[in-house]
Amino acid sequence: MAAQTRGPRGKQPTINDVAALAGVSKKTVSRVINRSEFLTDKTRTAVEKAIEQLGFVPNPQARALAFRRNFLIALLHDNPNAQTVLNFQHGVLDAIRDSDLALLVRPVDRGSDRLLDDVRAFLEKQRPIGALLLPPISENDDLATLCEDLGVRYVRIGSARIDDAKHCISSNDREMVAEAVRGLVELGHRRIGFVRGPVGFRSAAEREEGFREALAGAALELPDDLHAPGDYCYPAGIEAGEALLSLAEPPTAIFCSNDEMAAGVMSVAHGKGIRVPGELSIIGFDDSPTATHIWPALSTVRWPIREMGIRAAQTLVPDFLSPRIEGDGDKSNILASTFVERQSVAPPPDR
Amino acid sequence: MAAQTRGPRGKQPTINDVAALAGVSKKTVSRVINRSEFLTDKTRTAVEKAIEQLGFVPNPQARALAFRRNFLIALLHDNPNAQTVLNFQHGVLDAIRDSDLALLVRPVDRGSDRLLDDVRAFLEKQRPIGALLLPPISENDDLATLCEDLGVRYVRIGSARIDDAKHCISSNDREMVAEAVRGLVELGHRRIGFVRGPVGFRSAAEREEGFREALAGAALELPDDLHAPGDYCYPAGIEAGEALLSLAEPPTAIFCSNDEMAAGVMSVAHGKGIRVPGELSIIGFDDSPTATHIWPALSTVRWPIREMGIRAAQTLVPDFLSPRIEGDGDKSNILASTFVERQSVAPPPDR
DNA sequence: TTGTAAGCGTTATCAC
DNA sequence: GTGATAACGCTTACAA
Repeated sequence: MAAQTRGPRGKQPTINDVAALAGVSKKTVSRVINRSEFLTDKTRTAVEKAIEQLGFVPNPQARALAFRRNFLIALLHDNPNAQTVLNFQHGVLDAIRDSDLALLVRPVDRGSDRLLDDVRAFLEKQRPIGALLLPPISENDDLATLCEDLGVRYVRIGSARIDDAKHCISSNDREMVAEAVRGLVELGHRRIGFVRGPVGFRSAAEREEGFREALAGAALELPDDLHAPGDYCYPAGIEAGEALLSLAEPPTAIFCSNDEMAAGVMSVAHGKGIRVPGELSIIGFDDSPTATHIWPALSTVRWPIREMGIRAAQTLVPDFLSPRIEGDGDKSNILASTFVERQSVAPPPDR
Repeated sequence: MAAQTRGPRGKQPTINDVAALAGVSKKTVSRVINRSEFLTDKTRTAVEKAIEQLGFVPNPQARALAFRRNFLIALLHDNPNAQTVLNFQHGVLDAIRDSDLALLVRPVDRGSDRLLDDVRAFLEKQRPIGALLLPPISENDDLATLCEDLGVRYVRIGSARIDDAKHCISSNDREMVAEAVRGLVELGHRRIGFVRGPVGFRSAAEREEGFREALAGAALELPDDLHAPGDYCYPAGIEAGEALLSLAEPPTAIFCSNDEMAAGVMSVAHGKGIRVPGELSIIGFDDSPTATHIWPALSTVRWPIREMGIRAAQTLVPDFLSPRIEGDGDKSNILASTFVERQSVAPPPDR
């Protein structure tokens, strides 16, 4: 692999060494490194040979200084769901493997009134090539504008199109929720509860719209008492479960805006001795590890977050990635969620 | 906050601007930045004032070039458990918040025979101040040696002391497992099953030793049929559960080497109609989100992974972190795990 | 205690 | 097409 073995503390060869060996100027070597078009095949070959021979690797720090840009991608996030963040991270890392890029992780504080200043300071300091914004902060338009202003490329992840295709990878949450809920209706469910995500989250709104769309399509209603608030966390699921399942006429199915809350609802059902899915069907969203770990395994909407990470990186820095399959040629950058059937859904109990 | 507002594309002030304004040489400014001791309070104050006034922030790229070192911490990991990685990440980020450091994430491939070369290339290229090694790759001594050779500081995370205190943050897995299992014994359990972690993982070995220690202390045996292999993943928990709970004389309690496998065992119990904890007690390890999401909530050993992240960062780069509480003064860098009681443990059923 | 000069390893400018 | 030469913004000698 290594063309040249150096001692552990051996000095790295520099562009000067390469230039000397190849008998050209350092600028020419620089041109080769940066794939300039104006080069004789002959000189290029000579330089490449020297590079190979010396095992030369351009120093990223020096390049960063000269370019005024670091060869880094920054991942900005403020996501309550650890699994989501990590899966996305893995996707990005998959994509930039074998490239010269590295991944910088930066959690931010959505609530802070210094958010913009913080991010600005971070970007001005690290000067990454680009930034990846995960929801919910990806929904903040000011952040996108900031990136633009600072000359930092950006791609936002969302549950719906929140920017043009060059700047946004999104999923079709609404559609998939609607489809999942229609499935419930087709099984015969008429009283279907809904546990919402946090106010202010676009994803929560999208999922609710999908839910209401499906009900409306079946001429069903969503009475207020079947609509529970939530915040994407387990305790909210518990509360929602308590509320919904204590009703005089409880729902026969509950759609939860994410898996954690679904786990909460399911715990309440177990506690009350309500059989899942026999007496109560439950659907979640995310397909997090929780979905398979709970019993019975949760039917849920799989959000292709890892694929979104890959696509996000490809969209952000196509020019830095080694040539690879062009994907499915889909430039819309809308990745499809899928419904994952497990064991938490069944027809409603007979009357 | 910002002492000075510049237009979005305004040039950043450089060390020269500061020097000019303060009426000193750039080297003196450099000294102030780097907290040199040999400075008059007067000059220091003057320079600091100029820095403040200009809103000067040293350019990390330039410093990196001159220092031959980037102001980064690299997180090297190859951990199957996403939650662990992310919690650790958060700990590290907590610690380096408000410092000049940033966090680089680098997953590696434990199985690859190019592991060492890959890491070497990465470190030579990014030149981080230091590297944090998460288990299981933290158990690889060659990696530590490599860091040493490259002049990259390192700290390894382990389930047991695997290096000297300056290079290792560890937990007391063995002790805590022993304690948890003794609790089971005290409740009256005599047939206790064990689900092991993957072969080759130090953590798996430690936990097994703790388990055996507790049994031995109570003069109990671990018959072969109560010992199930595993790999820290859910399906292994399922398999182990099937095996253990199909026994002619099944265990009344099962210790699982992590929460995921515990979730698997619990699912099997539910499927077989075995009441938890009435007929079967289950204990896990990690205190991952899964532990609270499943029903009944899992009693488990909480591995203080986030705190370990904080401590790891403090140990790795104490000189870069803003002055803070010295911690508990414990320099042993052994962080205590704790047993978290939830609802999955009870006395064995009466005969 | 402070300043001067010479890098650090690359890219940009602008001639040739 | 290619090559001097000057940045890029900071630090490390070494001198004062």
